[in-house]
Amino acid sequence: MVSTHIAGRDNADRLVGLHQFAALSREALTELNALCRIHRYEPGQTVAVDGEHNDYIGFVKSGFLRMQKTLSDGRQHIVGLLVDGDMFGQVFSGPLHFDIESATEAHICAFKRVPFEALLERTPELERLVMLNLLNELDRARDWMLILSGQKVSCRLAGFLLVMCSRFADIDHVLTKGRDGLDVKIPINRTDLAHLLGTRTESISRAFHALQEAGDLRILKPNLVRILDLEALASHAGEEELLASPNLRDLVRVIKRRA
Amino acid sequence: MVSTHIAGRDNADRLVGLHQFAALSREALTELNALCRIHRYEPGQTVAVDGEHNDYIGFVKSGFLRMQKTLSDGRQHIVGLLVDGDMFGQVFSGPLHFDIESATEAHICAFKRVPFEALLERTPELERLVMLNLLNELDRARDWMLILSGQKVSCRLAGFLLVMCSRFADIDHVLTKGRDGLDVKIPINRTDLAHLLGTRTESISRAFHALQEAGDLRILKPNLVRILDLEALASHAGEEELLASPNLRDLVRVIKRRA
DNA sequence: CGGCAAATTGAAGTATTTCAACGTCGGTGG
DNA sequence: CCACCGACGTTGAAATACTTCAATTTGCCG
Repeated sequence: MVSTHIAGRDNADRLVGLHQFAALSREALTELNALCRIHRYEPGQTVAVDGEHNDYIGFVKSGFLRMQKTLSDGRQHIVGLLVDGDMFGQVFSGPLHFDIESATEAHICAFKRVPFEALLERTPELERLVMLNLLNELDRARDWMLILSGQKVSCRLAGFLLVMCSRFADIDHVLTKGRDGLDVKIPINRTDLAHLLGTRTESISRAFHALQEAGDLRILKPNLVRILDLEALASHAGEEELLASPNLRDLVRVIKRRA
Repeated sequence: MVSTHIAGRDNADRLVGLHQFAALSREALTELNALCRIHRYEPGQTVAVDGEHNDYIGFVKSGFLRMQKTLSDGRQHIVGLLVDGDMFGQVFSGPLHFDIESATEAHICAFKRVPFEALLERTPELERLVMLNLLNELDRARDWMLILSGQKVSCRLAGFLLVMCSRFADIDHVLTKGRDGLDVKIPINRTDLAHLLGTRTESISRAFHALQEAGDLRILKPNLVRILDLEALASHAGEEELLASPNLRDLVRVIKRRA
C-alpha cells in the first residue's frame, strides 16, 4: 500500500473512532487492535484497485473514499462513497469490483485478510458485527436506488443532499449547524456528482441554482451549500418516495420536530 | 405466513435447487434441512411486510419476488427483484426495510430466525456462505446503480435486459435460447419496470419500440421479447459503462465469443 | 361478445443534453 | 505584484428526450 503508515502507539487506541466496535468484548478488541494498522491517505490517492490482489480488509476511520469503476477508456465513474465505519475489501474472497480512492484526507484501519478472517471465525460477536455492517450497506445501496429513480435531476440532487445530512452527518466536518441552516460540504466535484446522479455537470449546476431560487439552500461555494429549508428539500426530493426509506424517514421526522 | 406449506417428504430434499448450499458438509445440510420449511406462493402474494415482526429468514428456491417500498399513499415502488438463491429477512436483527411479494409462482425455503442464527454461529462454513451471499447482493445492487445512472431510458432498459440475460438466465423459464435469438420473459409489468428504471410506462413502451426499430429485439408479447442482437443491446446500454461491471463483462464476453 | 386492465400512440409542454462561450478561483512564473 | 494558465463551474441557446394528458388499441377473462 502506498500510503503513510502511522505507527500506533500501542494497544487500545488504533480502533478509536470505529464506534461499531464499541460493543465488543475487551478480548476481541485487543486482538483486533493487534491485527490492524492505520494508514493515512491524502485526497486523490489510490487505496485499492479492482482486479489486483487485495489482501487487506479496510475500515474507514475518517474521511471520504470514492468507490469507482474505471472504464476501458480511462474515464472514472463513481458509484458510491465510503465514510466513517464502512468496510471494504475481499472478505472471504468476496468481490471487490471497483477501485477505491480517497476523496478527502482519510484514515483507514487495515487488516490482513487471512488473520482477520481467522479472527472472524473464532469470534462470533465480531462476525455478527461484520454481517450487520454488510446488511446496512445493502440497505443504503437500496436507498441510493430509490434516489436514483427520481425522474428529475433536482429530485436526485435533493435526495443526495438529504443523504449527506443524515448518513454523513457528524462526519469529518461535513456538516456544521448554524443558526439559519446547515452547512454541507460536498466532497466530490460536479463531474463526479453528475455521474453519481446519472446526469451531466451542467444539469447539476442548474439544479443547484434551481434549489437556490426555490429558497431551499444557498450556494456559498461550489462545494459548500447552506441548507435553509430542509423540509422543502425533502418535498423536492419527493417526500412520498423517501418516506419509504427508514434512514431517510428518520431524518424527515427530525426535521419536522424541529419545525 | 399465508402460503401453501409443502410437507417435505423427509430429510434431504428440501434444499434441492439451492445450489449455494451444495458445498456444505453432510452434517450441516442435515441440520439445515431439518430447520427449513418450503412455502409456495402464487403470483401477487405477500411474503413479508416491512415493519412487521418477521421471524423468518427466507431463501428463494424458484420464481421471482419483488422487493418494494409501500408509499404512504398506498402506491408501491419496486426496488429490486429476488431470484433463485437470494436470501431475505432480518438476519441478526438486521434491517428489512421493504415488503416482499411474489411476482411469479415462487418456492421459498424458510427458516425460523432464532434457530437459524444459532446454527449459523456454530457452523462457520454456513456463516461464510451467508456472508458471501450478502457480498454478492451488494455487488449486484451496485450494478443496478450503474444501470440506473444511464441518462437515457433506452440505456437503462437495455441494461435491465442484459441483467435479465446474465444474472437471471437459466432461472425458472425466464430465458429460452432459440436459433435466432434469446426469448426473455419479463416478470413485471410496465408500471413496475418504469418505477424500477426511474421513468414512466409510456417511456418504457417507447424505449422498447425504439430498440425494436433498431433491430436489437422483437416484442413478441408485452412481457416477452426476443433478443436478436445482444451485442447491439450491449452497446445501447453503454458498453463502456457496463464493461466496468464484472458480472456484465462476463456476459458481454460470452456474446462476443458467440458472434 | 362485452368489459376491463394493460399497453401503445399522438401531441403539446417541460426538462435535459449538447455544444459553445464565459467566469472564477488558485497556482505559477515573470 | 500581476499576468497568465488551466481546471472547474456557470450560463445561453438550439436540439433532443422525456413527461403529461388524452385517446386508442390490444389482450385477456368471464
